Amino acid sequence: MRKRAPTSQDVARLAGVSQSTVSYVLTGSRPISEQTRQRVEEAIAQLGYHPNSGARTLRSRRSGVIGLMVPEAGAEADDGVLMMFIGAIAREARRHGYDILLVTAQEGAEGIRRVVRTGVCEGLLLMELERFDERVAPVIESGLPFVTIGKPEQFPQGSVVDLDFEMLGRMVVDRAVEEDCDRLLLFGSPGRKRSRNDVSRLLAGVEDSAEEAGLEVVLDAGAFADVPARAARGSGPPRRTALFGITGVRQVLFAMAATGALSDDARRLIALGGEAVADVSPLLASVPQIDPRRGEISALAVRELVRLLQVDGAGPRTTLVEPRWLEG
Amino acid sequence: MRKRAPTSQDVARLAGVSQSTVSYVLTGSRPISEQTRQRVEEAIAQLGYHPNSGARTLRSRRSGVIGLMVPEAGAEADDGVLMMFIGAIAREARRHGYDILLVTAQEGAEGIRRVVRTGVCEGLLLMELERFDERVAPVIESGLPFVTIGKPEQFPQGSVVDLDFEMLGRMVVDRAVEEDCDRLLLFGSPGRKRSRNDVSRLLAGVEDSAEEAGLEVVLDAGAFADVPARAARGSGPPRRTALFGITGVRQVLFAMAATGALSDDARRLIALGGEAVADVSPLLASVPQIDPRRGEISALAVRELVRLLQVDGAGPRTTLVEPRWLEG
DNA sequence: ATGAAAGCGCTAACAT
DNA sequence: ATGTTAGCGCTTTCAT
Repeated sequence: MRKRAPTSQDVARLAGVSQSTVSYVLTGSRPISEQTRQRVEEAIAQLGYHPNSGARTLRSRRSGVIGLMVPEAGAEADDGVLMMFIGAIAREARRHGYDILLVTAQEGAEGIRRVVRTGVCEGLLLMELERFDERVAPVIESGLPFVTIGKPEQFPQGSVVDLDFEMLGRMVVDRAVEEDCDRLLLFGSPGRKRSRNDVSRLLAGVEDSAEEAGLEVVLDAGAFADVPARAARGSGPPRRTALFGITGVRQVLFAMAATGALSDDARRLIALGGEAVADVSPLLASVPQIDPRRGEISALAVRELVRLLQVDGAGPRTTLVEPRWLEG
Repeated sequence: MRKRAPTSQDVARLAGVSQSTVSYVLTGSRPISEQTRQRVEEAIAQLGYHPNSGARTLRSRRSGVIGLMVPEAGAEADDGVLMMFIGAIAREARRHGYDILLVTAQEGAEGIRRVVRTGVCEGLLLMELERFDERVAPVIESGLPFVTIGKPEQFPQGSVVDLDFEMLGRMVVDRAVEEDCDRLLLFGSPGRKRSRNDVSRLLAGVEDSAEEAGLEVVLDAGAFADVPARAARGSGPPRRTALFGITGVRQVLFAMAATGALSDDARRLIALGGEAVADVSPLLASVPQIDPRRGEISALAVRELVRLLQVDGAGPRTTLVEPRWLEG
């Protein structure tokens, strides 16, 4: 049996006040005497009252809902990371009184237009934007506050929160040099993914400082099977090679293990990602890893959107989160 | 500049009809002449009109939103699977005109009560319920239609869609026997996870038919490192051992590769899960795998909820999806 | 086949 | 410090 949810009217009656007083207690937009507030709050608790979302939205134009544009879960295998972002975002949003509505990438520009026009969303959180993305136009046109997680090159209308990938690139090169490597293999096919903004910034950082340091960089070191093969193939003297992977780290490790390459401790593997790697085998006990800082990035993005939503006249701004080493 | 979204009033004016006529065209709850419909639809297109969600919800009590209770992304590493479920659910929901609102497990029973009482959700989709879960009570109490993905033991008030884990257990045993194995190692710690309903049903199926077949079953074969060790340790004659993992398949493979156990083709690995395994190494070219059928399960769950929401007097029912082999 | 009008449950401006 | 009241933009009954 579905029973009618209590309304503010019911609360008012029970507390012996007017309906608007109940509303004022809830929104806090008017001073209320301690005594009245007490009675109202008791009535609210007693009835298990929650304000009707439709009515509140209709009247105040604030739905308490944030739209989260999620990428398709592809074969990319870094979906685990994605999930942790989403969880962290949902939690932080709740802490500020907002709910999260999913908008899949598949819905495209039309999906954005829909959630904007129907007024379900007060603001938007955009993940994994392409460098030139069809969904950006309707977002800007809508005038809704938005935050992109992942820095796109383009527009100044929205805020940005992201890991500082360019700094990350420099850090990786520095680390490789520190470890006396003269070559850096990148896997996860960054070369073919330059259209992804994070990848392109990472590469900028890598290429930039690698040139300075005289470090050889090999892009697209192969999904996994090539890595040991390529490394072994060369004829000259043995070289110290550093490996760095944005994604697909597990596969590479596995392939290396299967071919015995892992026992060659002349390598240094530097890993970034949600995939825990250090505990995968005793052979990898001291892999230096990058802290992906998903929690921080997600929380920052949400807080930034909340700021745009609530602070009057707040303008967009960019926040780059500094990567950190996680020593194994 | 945020401009006011057009209302049905605006559409009516432009089309030269009354406001209610616009509504009737949209809901289809009254016959409309072809001519009028045409004019209204033109006006709608011209203005880019979308009905205001708050107003519609307030009036009709139907928000067009389905609440999706997602589990916390834990260290379990099968978050990739989770993400694919979520994506598939969101897409199927959209196909039926519904949006998905996230409710994290962390919010617990209070979170359920909130989304129910505020009227944001018309129905609920519950994932990864514990066998006895505090969130079930408020769901039932709410009277909202709901579908659980993953079969809980308890209540008949909601529909259920899940993989038939009991049948899966029997299939795994049958397969092991077919492959001339006399021992079955389960990893992913199923013994410690009996509280998870899927796990307990799987074990029921396994134990049931293993006894019949005279197959030795080893639960909790260790997170990964133990597997080869245990297998090698025994003194008697060499035995053919089948391996089956619900989760954490990659780690096991990795450990096996690192210790050379993978080259022993006397083993048969049977894998279930979102983690693609067959392509991980040439050594595993013919691993028989279970099709997790995420797409089907998600879509079925959504369609079932839509049925409960839209078909008058529709009662809850249980749908178990038959597992399938995916031959490598 | 269409229009007029009531009202869903709130927020906020306008009273006192 | 509190009460009264006018809508927000729809859906739906009641009229014609």
